[in-house]
Amino acid sequence: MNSQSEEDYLKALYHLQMESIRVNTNSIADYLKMKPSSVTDMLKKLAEKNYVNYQKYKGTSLSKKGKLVALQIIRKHRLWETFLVEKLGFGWGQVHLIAEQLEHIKSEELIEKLDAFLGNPKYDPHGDPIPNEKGRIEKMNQKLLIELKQNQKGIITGVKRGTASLLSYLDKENIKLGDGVKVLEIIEFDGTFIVEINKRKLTFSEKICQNLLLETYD
Amino acid sequence: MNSQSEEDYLKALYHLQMESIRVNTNSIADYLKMKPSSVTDMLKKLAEKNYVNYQKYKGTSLSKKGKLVALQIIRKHRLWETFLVEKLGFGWGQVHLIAEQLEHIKSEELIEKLDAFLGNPKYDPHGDPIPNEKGRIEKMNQKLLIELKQNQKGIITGVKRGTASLLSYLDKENIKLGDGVKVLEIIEFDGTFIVEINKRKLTFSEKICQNLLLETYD
DNA sequence: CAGGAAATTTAGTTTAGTCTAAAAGTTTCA
DNA sequence: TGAAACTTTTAGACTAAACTAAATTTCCTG
Repeated sequence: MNSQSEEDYLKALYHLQMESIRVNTNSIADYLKMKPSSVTDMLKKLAEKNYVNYQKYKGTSLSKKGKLVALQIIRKHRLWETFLVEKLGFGWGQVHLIAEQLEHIKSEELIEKLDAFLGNPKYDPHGDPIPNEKGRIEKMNQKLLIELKQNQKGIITGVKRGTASLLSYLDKENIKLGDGVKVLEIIEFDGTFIVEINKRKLTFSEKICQNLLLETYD
Repeated sequence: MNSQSEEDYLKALYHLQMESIRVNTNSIADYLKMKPSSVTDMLKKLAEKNYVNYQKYKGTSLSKKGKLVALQIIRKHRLWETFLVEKLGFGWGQVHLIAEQLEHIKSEELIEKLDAFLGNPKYDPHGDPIPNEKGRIEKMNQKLLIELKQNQKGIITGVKRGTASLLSYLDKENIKLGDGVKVLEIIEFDGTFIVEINKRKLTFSEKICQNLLLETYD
């Protein structure tokens, strides 16, 4: 069993590895708001447990085993965020800190039951994909509404970062994650989209379309 | 903000205080599976923070402030247990260990939203009452056994007028006033109650249930 | 390519929460 | 009432995970 702290490091490593294969000690320290010397200590410990490939002064990368653990934490984080938004009605900005705590709860069974309860979602409310139990992330087929053409369809999976007000607008319009969208018409003049959602015809400004994330089928 | 460990001690104190006002160091150690010396250390710390009234060699009691914290943790524990059983479909035997972790998640708002999501339940799946945000447990009142539902609990306070023979039956069965009763099962067909009293499983006819008075929590 | 700047590691310290062993206080009962 | 038994506290040590300060390595630039 891994400590909360170990889990935080593995998750940080995973996120930072998106940027570059080998991750600097200092960037981990920045990310986790810790001192580089503390990071060095923990990296040695994680290397000991074969979670990372650590080489003095040369940076660190996740091992296969470490990556799996990281993905399982990310899975938990995203499932909990989905729960908080979809079931408890939290708004966006609020969920991260809470999910950061919930992701460390230890119980395989809990997370599988939660997943089922949420209807096995593929994306969290930020539109980030939710890894499966084996740590696999389904290839994303994610697009912005503005990228769609007339008659194309998609399922709302989220909104781009920093657009909390769009979320509350959608909420007010009674539009939820998972709702289907079909592009009926695109007004060339101002980029407005006429779409159908839940059998209702709606008009979305260009700005909305630039921030609304969909999963598409093509 | 209190540590997980501090919260565990306060909760233990609360439960042990049901038995006797001043709680022994050793009984806390037993309850938490720690050594008495560790308990002494923590009690001093909690006394420093005014959560407990600790007197060397004389036992410990919760202060008003400590009791409130304990009740808020118990509230969280019981709400999460309710969630696990009602929403995720766990059996009640399985939920305790998970709720023990979830009860330490820090977020007022989370717990209020969870409470609302569950429909503001008054009892958890074990029939234990859920304290409100202010730590109040609703005042107990009297009911007939027949008014109870499965898993609810009560304390025997008497029998209805004119049923002396019921009293002597109880006496013969070695059941006394003040004994706790828990409804295990209600047989729909004939209204028979299967109950647990003093760790014994007993069957009560509908007529007995119509005449046995209990003190309950709601 | 030398030397300073930046990054990283090492060494030693701190804190919270636990432990063991021993000392001190309390209770019990012959 | 006093000695044994039990309870509790004290003293000192350990571990995980952080820190600071100093030493070391690597990088970059003139």
